Amino acid sequence: MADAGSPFHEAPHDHHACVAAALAAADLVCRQKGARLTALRRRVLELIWSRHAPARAYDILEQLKGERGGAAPPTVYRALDFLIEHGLVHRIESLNAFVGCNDPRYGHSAQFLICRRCGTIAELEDAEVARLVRARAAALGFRVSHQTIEIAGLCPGCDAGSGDPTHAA
Amino acid sequence: MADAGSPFHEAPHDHHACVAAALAAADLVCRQKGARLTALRRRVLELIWSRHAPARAYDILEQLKGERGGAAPPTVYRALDFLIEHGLVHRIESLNAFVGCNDPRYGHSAQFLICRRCGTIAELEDAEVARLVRARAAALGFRVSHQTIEIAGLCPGCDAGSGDPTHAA
DNA sequence: GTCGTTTGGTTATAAGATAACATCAGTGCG
DNA sequence: CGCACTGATGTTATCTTATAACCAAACGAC
Repeated sequence: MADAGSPFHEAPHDHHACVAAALAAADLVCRQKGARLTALRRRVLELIWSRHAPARAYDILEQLKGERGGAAPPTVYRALDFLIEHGLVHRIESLNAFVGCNDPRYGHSAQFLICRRCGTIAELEDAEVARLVRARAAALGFRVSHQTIEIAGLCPGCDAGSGDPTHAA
Repeated sequence: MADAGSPFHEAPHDHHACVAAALAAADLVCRQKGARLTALRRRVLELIWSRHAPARAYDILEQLKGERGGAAPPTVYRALDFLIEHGLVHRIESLNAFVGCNDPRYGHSAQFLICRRCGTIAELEDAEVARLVRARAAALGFRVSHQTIEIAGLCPGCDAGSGDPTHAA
């Protein structure tokens, strides 16, 4: 149950299904593109998907070191470069961290909602936000190539628990 | 300030006036808040305003080292912390760099247009963009505390010079 | 003046990322 | 098979960005 109504995955859910779906989508995308999703790259993607929160490169590295010899920073960053290049992973600039893409099948302009309390991140693909930004830029003669939109705040669960009576149970 | 019609400052303009205005505004804001804009902090702000492009911490540090003894990373980062805390400077997450705030007199949600060719950055304060983002987040039960919106692309000048007369994608 | 607070100096190190070169695995082909 | 070619990974070193911890100087209040 991946909570189809909300991009948040706070409550306990069948996370194994999330990971499996992400890996299957990655297999498909890479096969279609002729890109080689090697064991290493696949494992890095799986580690990134281990939680619905951004993963840091050196945390991934620690995991890899425990699993295989000779993992060093370039090992991780090269895998990340590949995954980002093929749209399987997004870089979160405000956290120097990485999160799996919800829908890697086609390019999109995403927005991220990042809970500053529990770290949960939700990916939106709000076309209206993307379009408004592009329109405002175009009105100034600016040609957009990439949008970085990262919104910090409190996710529904953490906001409800933060003592605000209007949100309390 | 120069070029009131566009947030871009590509063409030659009276940049000394930009810097003077920014420093005067900073003096005013700090006086009103009772914050101490020391010589060091003022100088760091001035260095950040030296161009309409983001300044990196270690570049500022190099400048300071040449001007005064005993400048070290904490010297710069503490000044930056102060300037950011008082809304005089914005951090650009996607560049690990810092840019002067166009209007430090009150808090706002800004958006940045960053030219990937010449490095020029323009700060927008588009209330509609900010409001739409907040609305979309609120619809999901997310309480926004900070928006990071950094748009990469080509500024009007660099786009015009990029050899594509039709501006087609 | 002197007390307490803020600011800045100093040293060391943590965290994030890349450069450069070596080696290994797969593939095509004679 | 043996070789060359290519892409992927291993390896070492280094670079960039940022912070921790502690000390000394400057400032403002009284």
